[in-house]
Amino acid sequence: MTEISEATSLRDLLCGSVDASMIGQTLSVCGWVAKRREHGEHLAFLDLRDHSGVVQAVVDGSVDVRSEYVLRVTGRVTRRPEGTLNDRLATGEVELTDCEVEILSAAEPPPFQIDERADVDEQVRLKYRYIDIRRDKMQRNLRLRAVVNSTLRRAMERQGFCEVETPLLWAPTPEGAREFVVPSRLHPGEFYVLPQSPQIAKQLLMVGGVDRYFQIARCLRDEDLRADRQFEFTQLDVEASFVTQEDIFAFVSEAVLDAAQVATGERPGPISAMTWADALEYYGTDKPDLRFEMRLHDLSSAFAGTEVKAFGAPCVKAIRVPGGGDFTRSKLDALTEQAKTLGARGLAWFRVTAEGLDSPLARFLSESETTAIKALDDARFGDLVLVVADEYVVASKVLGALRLTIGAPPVSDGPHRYVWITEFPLFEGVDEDGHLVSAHHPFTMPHLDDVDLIDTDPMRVRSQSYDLVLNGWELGSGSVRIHRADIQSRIFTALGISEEEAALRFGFLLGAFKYGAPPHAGFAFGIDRLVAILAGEDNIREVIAFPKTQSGADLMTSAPKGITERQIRDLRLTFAPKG
RNA sequence: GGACCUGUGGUGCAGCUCGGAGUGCACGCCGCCCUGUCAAGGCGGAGGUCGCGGGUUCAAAUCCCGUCAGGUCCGCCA
Repeated sequence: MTEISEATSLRDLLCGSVDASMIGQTLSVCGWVAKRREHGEHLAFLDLRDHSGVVQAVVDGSVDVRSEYVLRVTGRVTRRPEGTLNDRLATGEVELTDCEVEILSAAEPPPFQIDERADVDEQVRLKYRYIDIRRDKMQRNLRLRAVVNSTLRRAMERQGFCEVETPLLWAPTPEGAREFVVPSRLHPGEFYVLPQSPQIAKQLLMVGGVDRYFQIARCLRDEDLRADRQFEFTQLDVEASFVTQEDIFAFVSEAVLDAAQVATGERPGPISAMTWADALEYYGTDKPDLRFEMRLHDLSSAFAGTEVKAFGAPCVKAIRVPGGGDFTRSKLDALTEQAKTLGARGLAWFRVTAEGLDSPLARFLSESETTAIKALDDARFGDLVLVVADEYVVASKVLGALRLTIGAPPVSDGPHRYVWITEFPLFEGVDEDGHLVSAHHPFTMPHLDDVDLIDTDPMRVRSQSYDLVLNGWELGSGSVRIHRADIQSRIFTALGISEEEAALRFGFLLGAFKYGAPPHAGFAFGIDRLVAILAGEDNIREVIAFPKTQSGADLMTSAPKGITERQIRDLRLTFAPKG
């Protein structure tokens, strides 16, 4: 029984709370008409719904109400007659009788049926989101999200973290994601931007001595949308001083595991860690889905001196598909097509049969090569082996993608497998000017063993940055930050950022660091994604009250749309012609 | 910027390959009947610019081109 009173001036309790202990009492409930069943002029049943559930009201005589009318029903709680109990309904043992029905609000028929069983097009659901939210699933998802939020907040507070709000109107920092721009009325021609994350703000809070900061923070990025990406999303943003990576893992694990526990009723075990290099080696991705095996295997040495032209590449990798021997030719063709789309030159397949290897390439293989494929990952008859020969990264990523195509359960299925990915490379490549590009952001601390490689072999420099991955989704990332001016300036040099440019872009941060910056590190993860997976959804729109479509439109409000002449004048905006 | 999928009464679908009258199914809606239903049941009815524009054709929901909207993905997301 909840401690919170459900009673209001109009009702005594929620529809779903009516139970046999109240038999004999006269009570008022309020809600929407979920269903009306009339039996002539002498008897009618009304199912009254609120977010807690449904209760049946019995009306003697006909009643002039329709679906989705909002009612206040006052009636006596009665045990249902023998043989009419409904065990599919939480309140199915009882009903309200001798009902007085008060119409609080009439309603037109809704544009779609509010029924879990009805599969409604998302376009229609989004246009009438307020009706969609009446559905059980949306109620469950939004309430799950609320309880995850409060659990995260409690976990952080319990660990001594202080919640600080940071500005939504921030200064442009031309780095990383495209920013949403806000024109200034008082400073025409100048702009604020909406923060892609509170990254710099939270580092300044560390300089300010906050010591342990967190925020359930809205982040905004003007980049194309996806199933797991909206313009605006919510992160649990964390930063702490005088800590190492391990401290951050402990803090964040505690919060995430608490949230998982309230959502699923089970607390997952400690979150294991894997290096970025191992993730790429064994899973072909930096966000491995650990719910299933099908690991990548390196056959490069077995094919070192190969006569087969297709395998003449720096790296030969393979996966075993258990039972994949019955894949049709068109399925294999589709996989080959996918491999090529991803940048591979081709895809070789081998069916493992009692007679040997069944493949167009089988007869070209040497005996040792045949043996290597037949023995791959304890292959058995009926299995399939897929081989990609290419540069190391291409071969790994292509097989990693094929592994998911073939083996991945729906994102929301199965066990929840969390994993920390560590030791990401500090740089991810070079830009068109030949300057190195940060993999995370330019304030990421290099691995201390690798600092001397910055000038000699920068692509091998590991960073003290890390991701948290759940079932193949990147939940979030973080890093130990650079707090020493000498290391920061070496990084800027490597990135081709001059002192003047650094001062222009990050001046206030670098300035702050001159006044005593504690060693600090942090993390941020997407609450939308975490809640989606915990809710069993493969799309974060299902856990967001009012999401946008893939083109960034809000089908309910019709945003984005024009503004008034007055607003345009105040902001002194002019528009370039299209083209 | 690109690839693929979808668009048919209020809702969900079938019809599209192989062109022939807006044809069908389920739900909802409206009316009538019905005193124990619970996705109530029975009878009857209304409801359509086949997303939009153009083309081919004697004839287009159906074939072709373009376009808009929604979705999945690539690019993008330090």
